[in-house]
Amino acid sequence: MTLRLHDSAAGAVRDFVPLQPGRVGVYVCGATPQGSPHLGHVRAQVAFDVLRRWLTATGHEVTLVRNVTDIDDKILAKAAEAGVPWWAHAYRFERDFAAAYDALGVLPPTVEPRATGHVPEMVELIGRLVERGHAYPAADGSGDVYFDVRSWPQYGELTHQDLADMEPAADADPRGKRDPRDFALWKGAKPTEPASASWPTPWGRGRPGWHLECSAMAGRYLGGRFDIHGGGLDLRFPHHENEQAQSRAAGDGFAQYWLHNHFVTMAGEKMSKSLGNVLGIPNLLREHRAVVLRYYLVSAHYRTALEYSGTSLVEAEAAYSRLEGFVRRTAERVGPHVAPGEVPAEFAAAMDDDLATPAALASLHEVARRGNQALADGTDEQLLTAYRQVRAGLGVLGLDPLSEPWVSRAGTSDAARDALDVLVRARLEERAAARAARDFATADAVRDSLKNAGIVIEDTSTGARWTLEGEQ
RNA sequence: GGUGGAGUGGCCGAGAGGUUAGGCAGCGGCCUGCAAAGCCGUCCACACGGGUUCGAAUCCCGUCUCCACCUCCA
Repeated sequence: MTLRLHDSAAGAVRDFVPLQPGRVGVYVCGATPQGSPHLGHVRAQVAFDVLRRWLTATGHEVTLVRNVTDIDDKILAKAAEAGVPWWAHAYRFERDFAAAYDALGVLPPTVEPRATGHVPEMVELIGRLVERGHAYPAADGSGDVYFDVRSWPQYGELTHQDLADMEPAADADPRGKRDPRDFALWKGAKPTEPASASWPTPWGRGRPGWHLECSAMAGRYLGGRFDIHGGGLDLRFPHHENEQAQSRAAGDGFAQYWLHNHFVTMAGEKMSKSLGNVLGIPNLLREHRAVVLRYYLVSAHYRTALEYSGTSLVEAEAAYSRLEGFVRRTAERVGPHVAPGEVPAEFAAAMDDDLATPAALASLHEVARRGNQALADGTDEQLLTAYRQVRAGLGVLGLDPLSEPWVSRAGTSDAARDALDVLVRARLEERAAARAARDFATADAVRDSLKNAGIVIEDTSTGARWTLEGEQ
C-alpha cells in the first residue's frame, strides 16, 4: 500500500513519491500573527500534523517547516491602531498561536522561521527574478518591486486559471505596475510607516510583500525543490499561486505536491473575523478538553468543510470518551508497560487513501468494540491486540490518552492524584462494605457524595474504579 | 464573468454501481441491588426531475440551492 495524496495542482489524488526515498520535506503556511488563533487556524495545523505523524509512522524522516509571517499590512495597521510597536504586536500573537498549537497536541515543526529573519534570502530571490526578467522595480519610484505575471506563461497553473480571466490584484498602488495583475515582491518604505519596518535592499528600503517570505524560507530550509506544501484552501490564490510562480520563475522546482485543507464552517459559512463567527481557542478550551477539540477536528476529512454546531464538541467528547475509556480501562487491567503496537490494516488503508481520518477513526471504534467484548469475556490476547491497535491508531492521530502530551496533562499532579486516590479508595471500601451488607442507602450516599465532588464511580468485575468527571 | 467544491438518516460525518461506514442522540434488551460503563438489537438516509443498468446515493442529462477563491484570510 502506498500513500496517495490529493494534489491541488493536479486536481487529483496521486501516489506520493518523495524526492528522496525515506525523506520528506514539508512546508506548511503558519500564522500571520495579527490576531488571536481560532478553530479554523488550528484545524489546518492539526491536519498537517496528522500528515506528518503518518509519514513518520510509515518510516519517513520528515522535515517540517512552518513559517511565521511576522510582518505584513495588517500587522502594521493593527499595531498602529493598538498603539504598540508592530513587532510587539506580532510577537504577542505569535505566542498565542504557539500556545494554541501546543494545547492541541500539534508537534513542534522542525523549524519555525520568521519572515523578518530572512530578508537576505528574499533580496537574493528578488535579484534572481529581476535578472531573469520576471521582476521589475516600480516605474513610479515608490521602491516597490513587482513580479511580472505576463513574463511567466505558467502563471495560474496551480489554480487552473487563465490570466485573462483574473481580476487585478489590489495589493499595491497600481500606478507603478506594468500589469494590474502583477503582485508586489517588495514594498517600498513609506513615510507613514515605522522606520523599524523597513530593510535595505538594492531597490531601496522597504519590507517584504506577502508571498515572498514563503518562497525564500522554503528555499532556505528545504531547498529549491521539496515534496509537499500545505495550507488552507483560501491560500491557494493568490498566495500559493504567487509563491509557486516566483520560485519557479527564479529557477526553483518548488513543491511537488500541494495540499489544501478545508474550513471550519458555521451555518455553512467559513469562520472568519469579518463574519464575526469565530471561535477562539482559549474560549473553547475553557469549556472543552483540548484532546476533544482535536478529536473533533480529525473527525472529518481534511478536504471537506467541517460544520460546527453547539453540540459538536459535546458529541466529540462522547465519541472520544468511548475510545479513551477502552484504553484506560484496559491499561488498568494489563498494566502500564504494554506499548502501542501496529495500527489495524483498515486504519492504514484509510490513512494511505489521502489521510481518510473518518474511516481511520471508524476502524478504531470497531476495534475498541471488540476490545470491550474481550474485556468482558474474551482472552488476554484478544484484549491486548485491540489495545495495542487502538493506541497505535490514536497515536497517529495525536489522540492517544496515554501518550504525550495528554498523559502529562491530567489536570492534577501525580502527587495530588495519589493523595486523592487514597481518600477515594477509603470511601470506596466503605461503599463496598455497605453493598456487601445490602445497605444500599449508605452505598448510594457514598457514590452521590463523590459524584458531587466531581468523581465518577463505575463498578467493574474487578471492583469499583473512579475517574474525574470529564476524563475517562 | 472565471475557477473549484458541496447538497446523505434527529445531528456530525464516510462512501462512490450490488455488501452494516463510524460516532452522537433516541428507542428496546442484556448486565447491575440501582446506576455508570460495556455489549446486543433497532432507527436503513442519500437536493429535485429524467435517463442508462438486472441493479444508482454512487454513471449520464437537466433543474434548484449553497459555499469557497479571484480583496486580508487556515
